[in-house]
Amino acid sequence: MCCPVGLDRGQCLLSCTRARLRPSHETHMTKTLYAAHAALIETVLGELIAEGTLPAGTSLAPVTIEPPRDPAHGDLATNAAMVLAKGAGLAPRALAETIVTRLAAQPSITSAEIAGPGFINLRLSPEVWRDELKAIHTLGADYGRSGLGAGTTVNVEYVSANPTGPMHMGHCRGAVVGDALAGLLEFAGHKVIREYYINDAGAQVDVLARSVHLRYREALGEAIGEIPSGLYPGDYLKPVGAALAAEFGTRYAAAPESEWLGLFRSRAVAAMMEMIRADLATLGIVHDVFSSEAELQASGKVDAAEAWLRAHDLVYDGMLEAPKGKAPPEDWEPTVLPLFRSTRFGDDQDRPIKKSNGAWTYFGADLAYHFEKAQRADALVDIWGADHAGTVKRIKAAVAALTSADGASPKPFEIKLVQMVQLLKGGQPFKMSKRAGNFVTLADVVEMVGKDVVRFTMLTRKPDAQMDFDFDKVVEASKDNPVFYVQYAHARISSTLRKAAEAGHAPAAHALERLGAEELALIARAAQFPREIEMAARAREPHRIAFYLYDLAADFHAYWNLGNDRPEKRFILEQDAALTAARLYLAAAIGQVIRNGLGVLGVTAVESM
RNA sequence: GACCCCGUAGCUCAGCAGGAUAGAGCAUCAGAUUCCUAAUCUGAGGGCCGCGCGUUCGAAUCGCGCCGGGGUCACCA
Repeated sequence: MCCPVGLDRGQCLLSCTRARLRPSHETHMTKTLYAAHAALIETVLGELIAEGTLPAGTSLAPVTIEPPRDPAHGDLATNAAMVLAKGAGLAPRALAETIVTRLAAQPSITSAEIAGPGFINLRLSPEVWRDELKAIHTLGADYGRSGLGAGTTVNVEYVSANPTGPMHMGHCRGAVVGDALAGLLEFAGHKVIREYYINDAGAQVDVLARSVHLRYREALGEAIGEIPSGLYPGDYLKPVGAALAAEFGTRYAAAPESEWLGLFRSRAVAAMMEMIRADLATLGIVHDVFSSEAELQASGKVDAAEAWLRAHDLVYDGMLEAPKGKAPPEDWEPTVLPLFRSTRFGDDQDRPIKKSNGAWTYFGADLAYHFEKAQRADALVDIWGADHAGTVKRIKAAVAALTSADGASPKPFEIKLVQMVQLLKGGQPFKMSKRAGNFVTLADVVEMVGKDVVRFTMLTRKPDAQMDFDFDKVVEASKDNPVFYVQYAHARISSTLRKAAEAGHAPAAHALERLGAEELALIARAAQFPREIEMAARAREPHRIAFYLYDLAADFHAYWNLGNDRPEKRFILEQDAALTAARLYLAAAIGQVIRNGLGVLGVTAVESM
């Protein structure tokens, strides 16, 4: 076992062993530039369908509008002619001609050209960029906010670490990814429930209770010696034992386990959850809902789920085959258990929902839990550690079956797996001691490097790629840390605005026509933000926002440094108040976008460094 | 043996629902600081996008099959 505090679904991730056209949505307040032009193209294509140039019923789904990689290709490009040509029985470039003629008539479009195999490249009027710049100011903290989610509720379950000890670094990535995803979905127009599932019903918490009992006896003055293997040795259980000793005296010291197990379990779990909440709070993570597995079972909902599954022939009483591929455990013997037909859904074995002692398996309780959760949301997202990948198929199958009762379509349910984080120190694997209690706690790391560094660093890799987290690098290296790079851009902007204010300059929009090509290019990058939000939200991938912010910061730094060689490109120009005001207006907008993006990720936008 | 993830520049990684000449950071080399924060910037070199076949106007991206690395395969959680 790699995880010193027991396996949990959340993530024991330490490696110890070894802009679409269709779905472009408007914000509540204003159309984003991309959405507006997507709508334009849609209108044109609609006309062509009405006129019969394109066949009736032509799907516009494959049509995209996006910023071209190469700036020489203009401001926006669409593949419309290429993807629709076949259906129309036209050559792509011929169809493109028709589309281009109509687009070119639009006031916001200064040129529409056909390029390559049939791309349509659009150049936008500077007025469009200036309007977008104003929109950033008008919308402020809401710039980038999207109506994509249309107010539907998404339940994001993350962390869900076993309540048997403090949070450690193995939990960190899933915690950050889940929390950032929650923030992202909220910003994209969803109602979000941040949920934590407490595994307080299994054998692990009984072990916890026994460990606490030992600490309780210790607190009463008994010499307990070495903590027996199989119990949790961490010092963090001492105060829990001491509190019980203070409350109950010697009452349970020599009592049989049956008299104290339940009590000690609930006290211990409560104490652990308090600790975990505090640990999460250091990362800025606050869940809305904590669901208890024990309460779920007590409520009878698990039984109800079993009954429903039995009625639909998805659960039956059967025997498992002996484990294949390796020697069967010595105590293995065939037993009849209630099995879920997960083989129907690609699993290689049907899975028990109850143990031979009559208790629910983790899976049995879990499927009922997800069913219950599905009643409270329009869509579910779980963030799991990759070590639980093997259980994805069965739980998805079970939830799909349960939620499509009465002929309803199954509740959307995604499981995002986050890969392991390898802890390093100076490039060498950082070994966590198996003598638990010595593991690297989340709180320690946050204290060492700060919440912002931890959060941003965890988002600098896509979640399904493994990741190294080198303490030395992350602690010392301000330079290699993308988070500082982004924050520095924001700090520079703040500083410039402060400095300008001292000199009597304020951002103003009255001379925006004096902004040049470099400035408009910077606006163009900022203008991608709403689109990035929608794409990231749709893909459930908050890390894209981190990468976008890095790019935006890079553009800003590059622009800034133009002023080194060319003083006339600086923001503050003593001899030109009007241009200074316009440049400051631009700078303030870039700062706003960085702030909004960092806000989504839960990272602080600092005013100075 | 089965399933999941990864394989892109010397290293660490992006690459958006298939798009145009594949990008960034680090490292290397050459430069920029009487100046709004140099924690920054400019430029150069560096690539059979693991391999093969297929899908199509077009594949790093989708499908299939290999190869290599990691993970998982309990009545655990």
